[in-house]
Amino acid sequence: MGAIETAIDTVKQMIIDGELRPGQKLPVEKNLAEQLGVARNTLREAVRALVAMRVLQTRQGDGTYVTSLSPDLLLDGMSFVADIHLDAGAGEFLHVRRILEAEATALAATRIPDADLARLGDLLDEAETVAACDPVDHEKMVALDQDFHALIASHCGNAVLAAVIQNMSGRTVRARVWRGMSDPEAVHRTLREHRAVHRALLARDSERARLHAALHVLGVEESLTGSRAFAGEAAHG
Amino acid sequence: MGAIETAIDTVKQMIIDGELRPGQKLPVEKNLAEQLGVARNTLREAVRALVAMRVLQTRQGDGTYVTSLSPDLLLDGMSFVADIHLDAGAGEFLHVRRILEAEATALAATRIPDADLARLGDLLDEAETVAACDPVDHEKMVALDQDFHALIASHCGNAVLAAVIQNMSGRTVRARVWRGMSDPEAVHRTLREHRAVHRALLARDSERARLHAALHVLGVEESLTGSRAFAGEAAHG
DNA sequence: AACTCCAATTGATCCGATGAATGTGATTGG
DNA sequence: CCAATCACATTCATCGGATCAATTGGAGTT
Repeated sequence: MGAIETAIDTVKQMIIDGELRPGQKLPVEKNLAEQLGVARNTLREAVRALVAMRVLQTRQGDGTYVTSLSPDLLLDGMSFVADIHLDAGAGEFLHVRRILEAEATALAATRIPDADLARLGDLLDEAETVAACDPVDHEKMVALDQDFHALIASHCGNAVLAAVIQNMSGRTVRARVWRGMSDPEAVHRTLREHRAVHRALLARDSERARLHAALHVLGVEESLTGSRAFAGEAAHG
Repeated sequence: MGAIETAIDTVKQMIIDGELRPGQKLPVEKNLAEQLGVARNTLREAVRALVAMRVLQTRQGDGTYVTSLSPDLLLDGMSFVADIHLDAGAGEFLHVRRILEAEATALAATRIPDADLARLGDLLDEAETVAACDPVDHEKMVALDQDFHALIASHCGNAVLAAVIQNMSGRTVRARVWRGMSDPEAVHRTLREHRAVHRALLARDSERARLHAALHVLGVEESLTGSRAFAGEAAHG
């Protein structure tokens, strides 16, 4: 095994074993390189790899530190995975997101504070205002959509679940979904579904919330594959 | 923003934009560094970070290539996240795994080929043989357990779902769970649950498979939290 | 006590050189 | 002509040193 990989695994193992704790400062590059028996440049590449994984954090002039290692931090590389698979695998990502978001919404129904329920309502009001404009500000809609789902997920009581959901659909994927909604009716359908989820949360009804959340993501899935035909939209026409 | 982060994001964006495709060879370090306007060492640290994310792959004497970018490859850093959170967050990871594994098992019920159903049976037979030995070879049990779940997940028809499940519980977490099963009865209960999942798959019954899979993971969760704490206290005292 | 300024510390970046692994094409033997 | 072998060019891996930039902490001043 190469020297760099060895150095990476050594630091990883030190963290797993508890020798390095979150927030702790590492020795200076010169000493740590000597301790691991590699050149400073080699150590830097190992450190850089761990920084990319959000395991370490460097501050010029200060030192290198272990991050908080919180799941939401370490899992945020997943959004890049979702972004580069928006052609072939977007449907698969959305399927996973549907499963997880349904569960998270059900969990949040009994945990989200009243204040944040009100904030969800505000987000929806703002989204409807934006949707009424012509032309629609898609970037604003993407941001509001993301805030809505993130706020719910953050109150499911499971940080790992929230982090995975948050990163399951990257910005690029979400932006593409909204770009595809040039049809005003599709935008309004999405807003109706969000309202339905919100009402279920207000009623503290986990099962209703679960179903509406699942149905909402399913609608997104079907609008991506172009196979929505029988649902609510045909009834309107 | 630093030069290295700029280089990382540039390469990432080239992949998202399709300028760099899976399997494609990158220019030699010297040229690419010049093209991005950084020194070779700086570029190497950027490349090393992308290698750590499984986005690039380097072969000494040959060159640097874009990987297949398949979800199972890019998501395998998650196992490290699971490993370092086995103290505080193991329960949360298992909760997510329970949700996903239940769905994947239900999906696999109608998709897994007969040959692999037979192979699942072989795995269970072997596991029972190992469990009957004294002392039990825990490493062998961990490997068989992992094979069992991986084989099912691989036939759920969703590569992303399979990859997330596969990496949701890292080796360390799984090993710890099995180490905790010094009680022969816990081992036998796990094997019974595996058999139940297997029978449901044989019957091609998605709902039965879903329930048994969820129940199985739930059992692991409970053995880690409530019961295990009790048993551990008693054993220590 | 609070502020300013400077020097030490530390990571960031760059440069050049050598080692190691791979691919390629010429050479050689059949 | 074909196959095996070997030397060479290419390329990444690793190393040591040098300079730049940002932060920190203490000396000195008000």
